[in-house]
Amino acid sequence: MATLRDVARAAGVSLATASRALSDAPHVSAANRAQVARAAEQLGYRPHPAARALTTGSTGTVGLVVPDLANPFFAAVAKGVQARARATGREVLVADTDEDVTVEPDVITRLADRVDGLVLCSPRLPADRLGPLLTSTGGPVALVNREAPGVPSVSFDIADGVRQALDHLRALGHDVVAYAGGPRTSWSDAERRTALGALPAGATGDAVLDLGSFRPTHGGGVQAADLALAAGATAVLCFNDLVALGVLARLHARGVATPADVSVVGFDDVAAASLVTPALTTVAVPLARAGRVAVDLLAGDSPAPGHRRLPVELVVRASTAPVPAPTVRPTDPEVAIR
Amino acid sequence: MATLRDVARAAGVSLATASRALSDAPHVSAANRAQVARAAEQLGYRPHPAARALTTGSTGTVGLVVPDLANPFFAAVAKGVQARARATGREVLVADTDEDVTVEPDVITRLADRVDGLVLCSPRLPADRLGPLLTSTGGPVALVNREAPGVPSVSFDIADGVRQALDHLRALGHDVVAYAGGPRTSWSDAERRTALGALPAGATGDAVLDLGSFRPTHGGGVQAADLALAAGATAVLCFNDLVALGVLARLHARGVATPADVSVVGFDDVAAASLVTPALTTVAVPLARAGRVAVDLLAGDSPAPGHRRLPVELVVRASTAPVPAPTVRPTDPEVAIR
DNA sequence: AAACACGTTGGAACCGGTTCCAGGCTGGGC
DNA sequence: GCCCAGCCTGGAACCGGTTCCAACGTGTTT
Repeated sequence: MATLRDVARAAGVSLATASRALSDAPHVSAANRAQVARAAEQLGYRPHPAARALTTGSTGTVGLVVPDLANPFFAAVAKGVQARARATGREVLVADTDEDVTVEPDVITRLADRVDGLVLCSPRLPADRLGPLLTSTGGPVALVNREAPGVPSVSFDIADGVRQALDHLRALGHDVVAYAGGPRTSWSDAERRTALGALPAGATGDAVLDLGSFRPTHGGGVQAADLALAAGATAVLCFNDLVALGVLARLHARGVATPADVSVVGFDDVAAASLVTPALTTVAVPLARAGRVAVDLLAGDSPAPGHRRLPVELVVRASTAPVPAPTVRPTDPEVAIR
Repeated sequence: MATLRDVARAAGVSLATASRALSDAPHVSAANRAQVARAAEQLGYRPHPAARALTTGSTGTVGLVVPDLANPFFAAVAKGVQARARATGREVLVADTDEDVTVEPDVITRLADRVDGLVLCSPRLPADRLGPLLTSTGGPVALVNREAPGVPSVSFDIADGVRQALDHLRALGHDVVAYAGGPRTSWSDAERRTALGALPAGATGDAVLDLGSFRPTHGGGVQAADLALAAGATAVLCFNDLVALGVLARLHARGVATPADVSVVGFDDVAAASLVTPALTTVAVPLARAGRVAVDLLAGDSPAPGHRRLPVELVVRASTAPVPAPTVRPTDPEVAIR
């Protein structure tokens, strides 16, 4: 492997001059600059990243921590981070915590030493443990899908998404809307809940029905569907698309038609949402864009303490329909008991 | 940030001794070893990765190149790579080529300088360009889901998977099985095709019907479904699960019942395969395991030139059923024309 | 008692770049 | 024609570790 020393020798200049020439620094004659460039090209010279990192203090990499790479939500964010980093000449070091909160501190500190900045996607750590940890990393940090005092973040206008979804359902005549929530520790679930609480009650005066907290997976949706049916809801708003897919599957299994009998709304607009039948009505969230913005936030180009809230948009597909006429609906024993 | 020099000073020993003590090298007295350990602990010393990389020549990171992080196939492999790397104290640098063959060489060379080894997942580059590129990287390389002469790889026993799928379909009475293929440039598609060709023909003497090549996506499946219907196939074997999902959706849209009228078999057993309705019968492929094995291959612990072919297993779900009785089947005009 | 072997220690070179600083050169202004 | 400013240039220090090697001290062998 050719070193800068070799290039300098081949070009007949000193190490210092060769370095300056290749880094487009001033104080190098045009002749030498060309000579060095030619030598470097011919020798196939590529600077040694570790050596450069040692002197400059910057590694040219950004770190990304996600709870689960196989979750399409995080995969989409990762893709955005990756694209933006690459476009700006940086590499990305990725770490998957496997949804285990306890390894988060370890993963973060291990990464912190080797990167110029750290993107944390939906960290599960409680706020009081996250704060100190982040200041201890030393480098810039950006949060995705979560906000915390004093640390730059990019999140989504969840309240607006909830509002759009609810407006849509109410326009279809649904007064009894159920919410299938996510984990209590989730920042974005809390965001959804406060938005639901702040909204004006439905036409009949009923507020949104809280079904409780479910694991943010297909399995969680299956559980939620049973509860929603028992509660007699005609529409279910779900924490995310995975849950919505679970609800859809469970309703189908129990012989309840979607959207004829029950409407279902998801959140995130993951790729699978548009591929399933019936295609899912869901709140589209710009995941890849969030990843890109997060990388930009690390650079700290913006003078402000960097905080971005991205807009979301309800996309109406085939899983929502007008509320069924009460008379047509067969008596549900579970509801009758209630 | 505390350096080794600080630790040495605090422990009252030389730089060399401190280094040896912390790396568990011999020639350090027990007393000094303890002293250094205490000083390091107290100062919160963490070795500088770049400095260490510069002298040792090893970076403690592995690189991973995938065509698309958001594709569940690659996401699963990435998760495996990540897990194994972390477990062995290494980090992973990930790069997404966005399915663009032309950027592959650039991505690979950029990564090669910063890693101890490179895992290439389904590289799209033709063999004659891939070979020279890999030797030029200098470091160890492992291929996933592809084989190439002289380079370690981990692939799947695709031929066996195809055989299992076909056995299953033939046992159900399907003689006219169509194959919805993947890209012509895909190594694993070629593998499937040779397996199909080598297999004995069906009971009626018909070989498998080749529908052609499709993009390995939901959209590709939609196209394939129309062709399969036109050809009068009663079963479709798909390049992968995404294609199978597309086939399923298209059949449903055209009012063809699955599996009553047409059986569908996927490949890979991506997470979505078990969540969709009807749940997909598919050839399960150990993706995460492949990622883990690939990382092990890089270490070169194994004396052999490292080549692993992992077993696959057909998982039968709800998208396959016995061939419908010809008399019951409504006349299909498109088939009639044929 | 002298020579020797061995375990321990620290000084120093080294990895491959970046950058400070002093010195040499050229050109313009007086 | 001389002086000074300013651009180029290369030597050397430095980043933070690892490791070779010479020197040291102790305990053992002859």
